[in-house]
Amino acid sequence: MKPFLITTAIDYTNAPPHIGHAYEKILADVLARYQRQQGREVFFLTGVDQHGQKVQQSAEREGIAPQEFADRVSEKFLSLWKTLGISYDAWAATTAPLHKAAVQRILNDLKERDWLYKATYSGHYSVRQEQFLTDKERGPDGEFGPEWGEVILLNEENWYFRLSKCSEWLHGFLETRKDFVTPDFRQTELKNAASKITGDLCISRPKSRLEWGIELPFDTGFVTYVWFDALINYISFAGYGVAGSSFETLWPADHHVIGKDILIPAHGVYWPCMLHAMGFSDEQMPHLLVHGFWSLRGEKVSKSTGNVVDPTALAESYGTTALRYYLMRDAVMGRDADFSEERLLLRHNTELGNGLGNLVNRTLSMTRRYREGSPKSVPLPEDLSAHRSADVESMRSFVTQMDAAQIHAGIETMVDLVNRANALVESSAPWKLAKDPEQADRLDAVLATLILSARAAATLLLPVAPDAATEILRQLSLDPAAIAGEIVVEDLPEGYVCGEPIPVFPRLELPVVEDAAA
RNA sequence: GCCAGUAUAGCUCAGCGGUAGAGUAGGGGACUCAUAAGCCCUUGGUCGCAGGUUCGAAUCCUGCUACUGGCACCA
Repeated sequence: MKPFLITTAIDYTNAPPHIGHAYEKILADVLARYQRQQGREVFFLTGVDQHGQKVQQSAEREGIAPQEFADRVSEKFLSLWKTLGISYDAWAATTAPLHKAAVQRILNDLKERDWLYKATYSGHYSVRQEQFLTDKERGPDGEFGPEWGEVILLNEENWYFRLSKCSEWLHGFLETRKDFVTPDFRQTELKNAASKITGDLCISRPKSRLEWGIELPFDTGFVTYVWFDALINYISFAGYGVAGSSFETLWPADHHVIGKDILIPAHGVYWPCMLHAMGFSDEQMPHLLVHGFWSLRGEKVSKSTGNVVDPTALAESYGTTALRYYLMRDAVMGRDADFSEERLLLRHNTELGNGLGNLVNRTLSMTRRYREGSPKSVPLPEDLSAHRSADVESMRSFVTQMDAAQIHAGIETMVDLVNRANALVESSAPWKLAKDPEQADRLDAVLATLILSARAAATLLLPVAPDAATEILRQLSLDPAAIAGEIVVEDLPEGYVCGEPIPVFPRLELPVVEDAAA
């Protein structure tokens, strides 16, 4: 089987990361870890988009070089990914020489095959804002408002990509490849939108206006603009066009994980058309996994209202485990979700602490108390055999759900498994069995079954909360259960002795808010 | 203007033609291995509104409302 290639959007290095950035990377990370757990080779690519006007302007404001500014912001992303345990295999920074070379090779090739041309555009231009204006910027009276300053008519030469040449192909492709985009309603949206997109794509900026970009190899007065730089990271960092690289086995991407904001037109129209122009076949087109947005207490997250959630602060307050778990648990794949710290605590304290953590704790405690950590291997009574079969069913469901990128559903399966195990503790009441010598065998069987359920739960938690799940397995003195291929529950290994229980999910509370006015 | 999505218990959501469901929060109970966790029972909803199709609609159709998003326009 080909390696699993998963990418995220590359983040723009103009502003520090917010909760949405963190969500997307955790989402990709969970899928990557799951695939590794399945025994599949994984190439997980993420990175930063460092070029462009905003970076150039921000750097100028601070009186430093754009590279320095971009590096400084990139550092914040890198540090956050380290905190959150994002297990990427390659880092796509668009100022890397490898990437520049790939972009220029592709541009040269497309130009030679007449996919690019130069033309003059004429339009209203705001000198103050350094941008062309469209009808959108006109006020109700049809005039451009005072915020634009002096507006002049300007002619500007630029390079264009013959996007219109692809429209027929794209239409057919979207008809044929029904699963190009997940979730499916996004593909419907894309189809509707794509049919309306006409004209070609401007891919350059004159250096007079923007210097901070990749120079066009055939016209050095221009740099590449946005998409012909940023999108290409998906292939350049996978080794596209590099002799002896593993690109041919890696491509196509199993998931481009992106937010709903950049599906149309960038990833849904430009990107497949660019690949098509480069000569990629329909079978070599990637798959897009589109996630929703997080709002904050019902309000849209926006920098202007200042309600930006800082993921670094969250990770510090509540820990990586709780944050990763909550974000994956509470967002239904593809849909928007509402962020609140109360819900984060609720999910962590009830499902992880009271549910899984307590199961591990009470199981280990009883095993040590009644059997010195080593339950004997005995024939299984029917009810416990049925319990283990149910665990197998849960693990199978989990695999199906994770294969479909339904992480929230996979977590729910884990929670169900834990609840079933906690119910088994009550119904079998090991503390009563321990008092009755005739029930000795049954006690051994119950404890072993509970240990195996705890292992199964930790195994399912592993991609979502690797640190916590690893710690549980350490306490259980077991390796993760095998969930690739045919799934079975094996009995405890010969000479098994469990470890000591230590709470893995300490109860979290809202921090006491200091009254600033006091 | 066009095209979607969402609207079900306080909260998060499932159900998508056949007597309203889960988790969580609230109430009660029995237990004690455990992070005062867990388990059992329970309160709680004219399924956004109005019509229609049907023996029967949360579920299908039409209209409306609210919220969210996409496109028409980004050179």
